[in-house]
Amino acid sequence: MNYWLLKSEPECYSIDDLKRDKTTFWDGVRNYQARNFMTQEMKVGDLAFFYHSNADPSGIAGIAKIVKPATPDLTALDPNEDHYDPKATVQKPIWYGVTLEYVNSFNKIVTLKSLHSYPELKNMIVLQKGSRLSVMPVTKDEFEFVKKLGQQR
DNA sequence: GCCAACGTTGGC
DNA sequence: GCCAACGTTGGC
Repeated sequence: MNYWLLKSEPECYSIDDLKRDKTTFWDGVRNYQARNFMTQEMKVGDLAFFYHSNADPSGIAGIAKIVKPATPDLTALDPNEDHYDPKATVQKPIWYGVTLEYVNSFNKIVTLKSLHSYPELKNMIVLQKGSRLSVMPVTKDEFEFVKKLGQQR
């Protein structure tokens, strides 16, 4: 079982949107490294932090579960979509996404600032300078540590 | 809105 | 294959 962190701008799609929808197709990833994590390493049943980026405050908002492996992201084929990629075709979709299911929302957002305050988390990829990946692995220890923070009242 | 960091593109 | 130019991300 692997653990992940998925970024989303809450103005675009927030943990509350996922809670409402129950499940969602994680479309719009247009970075090869992020895609490769989804297509090569994500497994059904893996858990992921749902991270709000460009938010006030930015931080981890809750947990989702991978319920379907990566399938072609057809939004790349649609010129009307924000993440349209003219190089993508039905035969070679290039971009893929997994399907997520809502698990829970943290009692309080675990902010980026607070994550930086724990030496236990200093190796988290999301905390590294210049880290822009939208899909990244999290270790089991990091996952359990942050999960506890998120469940505190 | 600024801007540092990073990924991608394309001319050569 | 190099690398400058450009576009995007995302914290602040």
